Amino acid sequence: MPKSATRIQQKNQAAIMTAGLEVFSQFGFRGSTLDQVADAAGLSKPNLLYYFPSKDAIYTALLARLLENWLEPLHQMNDAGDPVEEILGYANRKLTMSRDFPRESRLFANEILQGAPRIKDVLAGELRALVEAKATVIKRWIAEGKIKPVDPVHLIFSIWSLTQHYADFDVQVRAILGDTDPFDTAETHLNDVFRRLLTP
Amino acid sequence: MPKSATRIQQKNQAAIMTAGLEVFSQFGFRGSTLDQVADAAGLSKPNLLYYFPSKDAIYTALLARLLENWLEPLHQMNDAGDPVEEILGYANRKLTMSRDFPRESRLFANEILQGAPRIKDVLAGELRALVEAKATVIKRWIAEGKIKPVDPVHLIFSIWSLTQHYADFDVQVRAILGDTDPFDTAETHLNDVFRRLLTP
Amino acid sequence: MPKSATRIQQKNQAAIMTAGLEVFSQFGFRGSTLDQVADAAGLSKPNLLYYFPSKDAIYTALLARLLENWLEPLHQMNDAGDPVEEILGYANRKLTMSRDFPRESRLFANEILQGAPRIKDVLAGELRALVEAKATVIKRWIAEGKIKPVDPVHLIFSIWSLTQHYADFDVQVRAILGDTDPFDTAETHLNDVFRRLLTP
Amino acid sequence: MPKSATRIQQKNQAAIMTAGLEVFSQFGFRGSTLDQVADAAGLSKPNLLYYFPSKDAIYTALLARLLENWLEPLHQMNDAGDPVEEILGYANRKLTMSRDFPRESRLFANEILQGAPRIKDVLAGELRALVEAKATVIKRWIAEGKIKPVDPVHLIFSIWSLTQHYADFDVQVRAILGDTDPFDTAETHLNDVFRRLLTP
DNA sequence: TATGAATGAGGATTCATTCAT
DNA sequence: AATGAATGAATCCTCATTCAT
Repeated sequence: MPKSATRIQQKNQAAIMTAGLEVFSQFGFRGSTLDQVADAAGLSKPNLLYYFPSKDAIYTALLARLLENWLEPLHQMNDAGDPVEEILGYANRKLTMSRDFPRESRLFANEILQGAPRIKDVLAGELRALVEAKATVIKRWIAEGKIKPVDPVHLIFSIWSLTQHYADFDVQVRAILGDTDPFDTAETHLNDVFRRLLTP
Repeated sequence: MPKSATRIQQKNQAAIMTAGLEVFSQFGFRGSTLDQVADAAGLSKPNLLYYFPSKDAIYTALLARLLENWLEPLHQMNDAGDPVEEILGYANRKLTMSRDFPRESRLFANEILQGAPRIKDVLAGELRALVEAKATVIKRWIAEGKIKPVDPVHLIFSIWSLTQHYADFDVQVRAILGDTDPFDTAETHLNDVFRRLLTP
Repeated sequence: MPKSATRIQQKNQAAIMTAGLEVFSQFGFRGSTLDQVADAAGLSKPNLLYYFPSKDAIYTALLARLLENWLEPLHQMNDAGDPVEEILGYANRKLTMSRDFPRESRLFANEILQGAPRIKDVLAGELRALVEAKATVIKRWIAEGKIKPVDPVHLIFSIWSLTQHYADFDVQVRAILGDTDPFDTAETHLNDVFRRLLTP
Repeated sequence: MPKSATRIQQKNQAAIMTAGLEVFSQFGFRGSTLDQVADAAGLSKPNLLYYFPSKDAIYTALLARLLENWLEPLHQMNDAGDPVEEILGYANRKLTMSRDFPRESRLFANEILQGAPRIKDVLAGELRALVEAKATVIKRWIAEGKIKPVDPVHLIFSIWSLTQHYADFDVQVRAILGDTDPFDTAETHLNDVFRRLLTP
């Protein structure tokens, strides 16, 4: 019954990915146990390892899936669009991701904090190339007087840090804000920041 | 000869703190082992535990020491100074800390990422109170027209995220920047960001 | 096939209980190691902990099982029976237990010697109540002239000490008696003791 | 200053013996730690080992001192005295020892429970010889009609178990008796037991 | 005589992974 | 596809003992 088997397979693999994300994003790779993941996935530990050959494989799969989507918002920044709006749009997409996918953000943060042992290549390769390409665009925008002078690479770092902060430091943000939802007010604030920084 | 005894004690305790900072800041509490800390401290594992009763005690001591200094730069923001310069000064102090004490920053980031199990109280207590106090000052500055309108709490979040990013995401930053030293250019960039955001 | 699984489980749990009894009754809780128990059970140490969550759990399970049976012989003393025979019967049942379950007796003795940290409640609760109930019966027997006057609680202590001695001090008893089986002659002796003490 | 040194030595050795008795009698040899003994003695652990070469040495010294006094009450049973009074006297001396030296009794009980690894020789040698000698005396008393027939060795066992019980099972005895002092009533009871057993 | 410092040999427990079914 | 059983390799921690002073 390959069809039904495949369906179960997909369901369980998805459950494992979700569980792994939940666990790994909080405790990091070494701080997480397969028991935690198995519990969260509602599977037995040996059954977990029927779908993924090892703890590492689950973690790596999560990282791979993450990277697929992680760069997408930056890719979408359109060379031909209105510069200020394009940059603001990127920042807003990143903020939305922090709101909707905070665990992915924390998984990424964890990996970077530990020295990015598994994704250094991606950072120095694909990511660096993408950033440099977009930096070139931004420089052109500056030269054309469409936005105020700004270090384009640090601008991108700023977008990352300002938006991801609301996912990665969520506990701290909420401890300080109390019941207020952080994202409601964050969006306005970040738009202020970038508009004043960039609008000529 | 208690003095010599104390000297050894101080030396070893300091070595353990340094080693613990190195290890815990990278791997987090659960991801670190006493073996790693002992190796880094140049001590045997039992000897380590002669100075600190447990792995947890080392980690907790590190967190405690960290928190002592962590809030200091914000405390230093002077109500009576020039608003823009005071806020910029705070941001610059934080950036300097990221440059000089990146491991402390990563230790803190690790703790927060894991849900801040040991310092939630400090966050919701001391830190929140301090932030609210400084937010009041900032609001007054805004009311007096000394700085442009801005959400004061999110302004503080922005200072944190923009500066700590250079410590916490150091690997990523360097992967993208290559040989350029991040902090040389970061300072100018951050001054641009905050000046444009705040200067009336 | 849950039945086969259960069979292995039961077999191993039983083996662990037997092994734990053997080891704990001789060395006490703190003096015993999981290695000893695992060896005696023919299991690896981690496999041991697959069936019981901790060393303490094994010990506690043994104590619990012991207490279930420990009071039974006293319960069986029948208010309506012949007083002398009832008391003698109780003593004989206790002596038989010392012969057939000496390790249980020593486990109990060990626990009491260490201050009964885990079963103080049972002693001061269930056991005390049972002793007091039976003491009331014995007092009635005395009042009715069925047995000679005797302190009923100390009588019960005497039955315990005289019989358990042959299990708890077995090594000493055998060192003195040489090849003679202690229990052969003990029974007669104890019957003499109690008959002369009680027969009006 | 040898004299003062000796004084300190004696004081500390005595303190260690007292502390060791306290600790070993409760937890047994393997269940006790040198830290516990050192704490109880008010000495540092290395200083402890200045006076006794090892943990074992302390325990062995305690056992040796114990054995010196342990057999004394039986030795005192006088062949030429009145049989019933002599045997009762012995029982009373043993009961007094249980009251005044319960820790010694428990130390002995612990050692026996563990199979008497260090004093098997004494049991099978000195003790056995003494018991046999006294058994011969008792047999003579029986033959002379001075006391009722009774198994002499088991009689001695009975004296041991009935009296030591109040030291070794102290916790249980007090749990059942509540506030009543066990020894007040025990003496009368034991006299009843032995008088009725022996008086012709 | 005394103690701070250090350590090797355990000892309880965890955990990723394998095996058998 | 699933799971109960089993294990070797850690991992935190304890403890008797030694060393240096």
